[in-house]
Amino acid sequence: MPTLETISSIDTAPRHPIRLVANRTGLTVDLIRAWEKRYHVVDPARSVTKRRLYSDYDIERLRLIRLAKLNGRRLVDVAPLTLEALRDVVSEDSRYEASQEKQTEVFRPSWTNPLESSDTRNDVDAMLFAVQTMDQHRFDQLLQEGLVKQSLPAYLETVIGPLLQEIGESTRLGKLRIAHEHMATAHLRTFIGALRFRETYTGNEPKIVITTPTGQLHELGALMVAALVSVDGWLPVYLGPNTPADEIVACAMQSGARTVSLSLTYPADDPRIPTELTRLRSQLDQKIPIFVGGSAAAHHYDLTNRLGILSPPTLDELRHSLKMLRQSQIRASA
Amino acid sequence: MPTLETISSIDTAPRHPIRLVANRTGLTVDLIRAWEKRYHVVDPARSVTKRRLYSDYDIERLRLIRLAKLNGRRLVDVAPLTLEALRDVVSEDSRYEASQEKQTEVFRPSWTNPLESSDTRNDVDAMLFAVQTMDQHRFDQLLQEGLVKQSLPAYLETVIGPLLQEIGESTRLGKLRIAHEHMATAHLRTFIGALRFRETYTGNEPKIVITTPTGQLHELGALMVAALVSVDGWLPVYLGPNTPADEIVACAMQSGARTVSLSLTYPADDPRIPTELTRLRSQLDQKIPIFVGGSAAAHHYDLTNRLGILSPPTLDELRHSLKMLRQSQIRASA
DNA sequence: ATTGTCTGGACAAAACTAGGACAAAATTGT
DNA sequence: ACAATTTTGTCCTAGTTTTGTCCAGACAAT
Repeated sequence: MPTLETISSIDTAPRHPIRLVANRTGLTVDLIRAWEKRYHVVDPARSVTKRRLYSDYDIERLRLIRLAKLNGRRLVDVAPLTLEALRDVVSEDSRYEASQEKQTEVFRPSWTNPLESSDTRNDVDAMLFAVQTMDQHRFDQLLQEGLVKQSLPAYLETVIGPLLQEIGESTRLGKLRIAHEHMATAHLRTFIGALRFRETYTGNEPKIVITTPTGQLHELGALMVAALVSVDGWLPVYLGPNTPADEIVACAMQSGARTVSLSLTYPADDPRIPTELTRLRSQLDQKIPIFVGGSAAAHHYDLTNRLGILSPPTLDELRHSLKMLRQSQIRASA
Repeated sequence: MPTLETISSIDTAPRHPIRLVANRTGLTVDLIRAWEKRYHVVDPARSVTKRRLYSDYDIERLRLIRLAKLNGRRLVDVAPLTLEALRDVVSEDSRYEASQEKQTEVFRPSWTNPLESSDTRNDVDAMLFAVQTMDQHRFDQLLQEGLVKQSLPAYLETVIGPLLQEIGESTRLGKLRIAHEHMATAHLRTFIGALRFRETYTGNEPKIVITTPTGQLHELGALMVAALVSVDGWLPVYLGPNTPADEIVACAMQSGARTVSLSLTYPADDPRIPTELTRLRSQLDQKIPIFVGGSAAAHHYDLTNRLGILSPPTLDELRHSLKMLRQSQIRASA
């Protein structure tokens, strides 16, 4: 599966002619030269006959600069930045505006389990390949097949989680386009959503409100939690992403939920998160525990700790905590 | 490289050009300048050549002021407020708006369409009631039951479409809480998404790229179209909401799609819509027709007309146009 | 021999600025 | 309820900066 090899550093060996660079970046040949002339955006090596020879590094730079410009940056501002700084700028810009969700959410980055069997590793690779080739049917097929091989919780943890992470990473590194990521996200939304229909309800399951707070637009982490806990006999009251604290409170009250779970992914440093969490904890009945998870949860550990909001580090620990909660409440009511 | 670095708390370092601010806030460039001129809403620093340079702080201010305006505040009143005061105002407003639940009055509204059979009218009412009471199980049940009564296209047009409209309307009027709307939206996303699995594919269906442009975050309209056209033998390449024009083009090219369909709903007057549509039409092969639909499509009729983008007023007309397109291409290739 | 790339410069389109005009929408006064 | 007033979004002009494209003549590649 050479298509999505995991290259960490980008090759600086000069070898690409300008035409190829133009094709890959979507810029014109003239423009690339003009940028070089005016702002030294890149400084390509030369062949013996003075032809420009660009490296992969240069291409990545140009691609990022183009994206930065589309986001409203001025060439003057971004031209002198390093590759890393450019990445930061581009990713910051393209998300904050609630626009292109380039980075697919990752519920728990630490999920990339070193112990994961090469079996599931291959599954993920095959899925990535299907996404890259826009082979939707194959992607669906792989998702379905993967599910029958193991339990739902294991599947979510070993396949879907890593898949989300790799898609996000690959998109950020330019190995996948935003369009690929969108297609994958949409399919996964449908797929994970449909998992809930596999369970049957008796009507007296304890309820759990699941959502993401204001500003957090990525719902797949939350949806995974919904699918997961329904296996353990909870009835998820799933609200999708981006729910204000007041609404979460109202929903929990109206539905009589026993607990609330939030997923935090991106942006990790959104200034609204502390406000919303504080408000939520203060307005919600103290008897109702709040859980947070997701790749950005660690970023707010101090706050959640202070507020008494639980932050289980893995999905498995979340399941365990919920089991405890359920049992204690069954015992209490008996 | 201190020029553009990312800082977690809200930063007052001036670094963003006005275009980026417009992108992030959803305001137009003109408007940002007008606000500054009249009320000193923000006071951006300047570059050596007098270009405005905004800080993160400024952006947050503008974002909040826009929200305050959406809640009915007057610019004159909110312009002088501090960031904290603005936050309070905005969250207070949205809370108040959401707490208009005094009207327990169940939907028996003026919008009863004379052309609608009372049968489907009752279905929609029942669904709204299920949403209002947060009875998810009942809601699912009604959705499923309604589907067996009629064909999928008819169901989408007479039940799901009106339902979406009324949920939006009721939320705006305070008859439903945001939480209710979120729950309903999440369920409908799952439900409509699952409809596509009802179809089987042979692999040689013509493809249609379906999505919403940048800034349009509501995907249900697009998803309905995806479900609809798959009935007629198209293979939807569904990208979810909020896809930049460039990515739509790339996706259409890679997948070899015959046409593209966009859904426009909210906000209807987002200044990014004209930009994105123009860009899309100019970059996409002229042989590939573009369709737009959704409640905000009418708002851009002049533009779409000028660009040669098709804007069928109903789902049925869209189906018809697609049928024509398919036949003409089958004939052409025969 | 044709096509592509090079350099340097010219040119034009696009974007931004400042100031002001205008009309639609909202608010106020009667 | 109606008219007067204020508020607000959009648009216009004219001058500046920034950015994209084009040209010409020389050389290189296939």
